[in-house]
Formats: sequence, structure tokens, C-alpha cells
Amino acid sequence: MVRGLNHVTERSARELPGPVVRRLPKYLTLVQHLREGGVEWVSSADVARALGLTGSTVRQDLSHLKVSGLSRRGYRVAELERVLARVLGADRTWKVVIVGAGNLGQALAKHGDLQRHGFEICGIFDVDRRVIGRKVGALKVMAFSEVDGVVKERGVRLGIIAVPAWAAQEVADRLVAAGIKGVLNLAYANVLVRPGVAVVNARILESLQELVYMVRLGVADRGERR
Amino acid sequence: MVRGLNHVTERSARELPGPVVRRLPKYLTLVQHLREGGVEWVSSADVARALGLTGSTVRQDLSHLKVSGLSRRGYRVAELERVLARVLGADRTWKVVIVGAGNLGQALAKHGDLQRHGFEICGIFDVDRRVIGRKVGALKVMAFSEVDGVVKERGVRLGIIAVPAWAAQEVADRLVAAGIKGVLNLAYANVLVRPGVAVVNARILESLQELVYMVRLGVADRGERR
DNA sequence: TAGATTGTTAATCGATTAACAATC
DNA sequence: TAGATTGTTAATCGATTAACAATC
Repeated sequence: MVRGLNHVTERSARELPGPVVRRLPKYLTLVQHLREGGVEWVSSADVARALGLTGSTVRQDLSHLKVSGLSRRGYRVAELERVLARVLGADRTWKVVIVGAGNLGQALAKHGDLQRHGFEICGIFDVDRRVIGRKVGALKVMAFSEVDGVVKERGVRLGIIAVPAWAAQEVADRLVAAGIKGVLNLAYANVLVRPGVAVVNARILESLQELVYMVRLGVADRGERR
Repeated sequence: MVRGLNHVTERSARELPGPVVRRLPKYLTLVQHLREGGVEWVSSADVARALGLTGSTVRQDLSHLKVSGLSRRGYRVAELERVLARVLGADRTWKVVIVGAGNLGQALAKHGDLQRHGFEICGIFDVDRRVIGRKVGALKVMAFSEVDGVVKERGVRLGIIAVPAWAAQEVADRLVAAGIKGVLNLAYANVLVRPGVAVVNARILESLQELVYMVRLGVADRGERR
């Protein structure tokens, strides 16, 4: 563990605990909606209520950031949004490639939410000749063999894996070799990558299975805990 | 918190810690693939390596289940799969409705992975007249107003929300009112439901934002930790 | 002023890891 | 038998919560 090692160089970004990092996007989502709704101030209690947390947790989390609230008022929504966006890198554009032009890959490419939140889709790739060349939104499906070139030429750092389970590891290896620094794995199989490359798994099926467990036990929403 | 309250009735299912519940689907995925690959035995160390955990964690997790390993051999893959499937309810069929027939909703309906893993999609709904009636795989998009009827008549317990953020809460309310017991929320907004109804959030965008944070810090895969 | 809310410290709670006897 | 692996207990580690002085 390297936690707290960078006190030497005192870089701006300090490593935050995992649970905090996973809550930050939720905070960002919330304050974006609040701002759109014209709300100017939000208290830790408000945030906690909306997200199913405690005020303590929210204040602890925000204390890691360079944001300060005001007694009796809470936090300024605009400031919170700016700081959260900064920490999460949501204030800049991130290039991404999608591998797999099946239902899920195509949906992501067309979805719009990604583009709207700072992700620039630099290409969607597949090995299936029947889909290569087909238009997906503004993009044309390219042959998977072209992915290295695109990643290198355009300096793409993120890759989304949306292929069948059996192909996931191979795709990951290829992306990492091409220079990808972070992999979002949607495939129903775990991938292993070398240290220095980040992997986040996001599998709808596993989330559904977790949900089923909770439903069977009649548990209230623990989903928010994450 | 109701943890450990059911010692009175001593039901078969005991409430497992959240982190454990979130790892079980990963174990299941893994052993399914191992079984398909013809592997018969797997040790806690093997599982740990594949999933980026420690052997200790794996053994602790499995000790919650009614599964036993053998010294020098590990766990029997077939048994592990059976027990995990049982605990996660993956040994039976779960009826589900999808609300929102946009890119994501349609992709899920057509995806096939859900059906293949025991989820029966009883309907896909939307409010947009341009998509109502359209074929999506074997299904026809229905008007959202019909969702209550379908949920009640067919006894659907799970709902997937794949609508724009602004509509998510309204859809959740409607589903819960119709009798839905668990909500998988894919929308980019948090929903609140009454106690007794489970919510699991699975947002690709938030996972991507988490990934960006990790990439910026040059962190190795913490994604596996989840 | 009185009251609400932050920011932070300390206490609690829970999860992960280490260790090792039991066992095949 | 010797050695590897489980199952479990205890230790450690870390995250959440409680509490409260500071402050606006």
C-alpha cells in the first residue's frame, strides 16, 4: 500500500479511500441535479437524506476535498459541483474506445450520456464482419485489429469492454498493450491486468443477482451503501 | 438494523454482510466459467488470484455458506456453483420488467445474458408513442401505463429503470406501487423507495468516473476490491 | 442573541487479514 | 508420512458514526 507516500512531493491529488471515491460520483450527480433545479445551498443532512447516508459520512467525505461549507447554510452547490468535477476529472474530456458492437456496446455509443459528461468516444470496434462498417450513431464500427492504431494515434486512455465473457481477457490484454490506462469491464468475466492499469467492473447481471439476494431477504435498500 | 434478528425463527437464509453479498456473484461467475472449462476443483487461493482477493477473504466468505472444502483439494466446483446459485436465487427464474425502451433498455431486452441467467423479461415499457409497439427482440414495447397490470397479473418482482434522470423517481414510485420488490436503477439519478423495497444502483457513468479517478492517480486495479 | 451546521476528534463498529490447528 | 489446504479464531486495519466545540 502506498497510501500517504506522496507527502514528499505534496502533489495536489491525494489518494482517497476507496469507499469515498465510489461515493463522489453520487455526490456529483446529486449536486448537478440540484444546480439544474436552481438550488444554491445544500447541507450535509440534505445530501445524506437524498443518498441514504449519514450526515457524518458526508462531512467526512467532503473534508477530504478542498471545499468548505458555512455554518447554518451548508455547502454552496456551485462550489461543490466544481470541486467534485475537478477531483473526478469530470471537468475535462476523456477519450474512450468501446470494444464490442453488440447490443450493449452500440447502446453506449449511441446513449449520449457519456458524451454529455465529458467522454469522447473515439471508436467502437468488433471482430464480426457483419457489423464492421455499420453506422452506430455518428460512428462507424471498425475492425478490432484497428484498435491499437486508434488508441496510439489519438492518445486514448480509457477502454470499455463490452464483448462476450470468453473474449474479455484477450481484449483487455490488447487494450493494455496498446496503451490503455483504465478499463471499464462490462463483460461477464473477470480480467487481470498488470499493475498500473486500473480496472472497474460494472456488470448489470451481477447487480441484478445482488438485488435478488436482497429481495429474497426482504431487505430494505442496502444498495445505497455502496 | 435488523441484523441477526431472525435467530428466533432460524430460517435457512441468514443475512450476509454487504461486502460478502457483493462478492458472491463474482464467485458464481468464476465457478461457472471454471465448470464450463472442465475444472473440477478450485482452492481459495485460486479464487483469490482470479478475483484479486486474498485466500483468507475467500474462505471467510465461503464459510458463511453451506459449502465445505477438502484439505489438499479445495472446493468442488460443481458444489460451489450449486450453493452459490442457490444463495443468490440463480437456481430459479425471476420475472423482471424493463422501464425505458431507449438505447440501454432495448439493449438489455435483446442482450440475452439476462434470459440466459434466469431472468424472464415480462415486458419493456416506454411513454414515447414513437417506440410503443415497436419490436425489441421477442418483445413489443408497451405503454408505461400498462406496467401496473403486467406486474400484478404476472407477479413480477423486479424492475429495471432505464429512463432519463428526471423520470427515474416517478417510475420507481409507480413500480413500487404496482408491487415491485426490487429495483435495479440504471438512471443517472438516485431514487428513494419505502423500506422493504430493495434498490441497487448500477450506473455505467459513475463507474467510468471512478475509473477516471483511479487512472489519474496511476492506481493499480482497485476495481477488484468491490 | 439563539440556533443550525460545519469540521474534526474520538469511539464504535465491522471487514479483512494473519495465523495456525485440524485434516485429508 | 509429509505437505497442502481448509475452517476458524484472534489481531489488525479501516470505515462509519457519534459527539461537540467552533462558527456564522
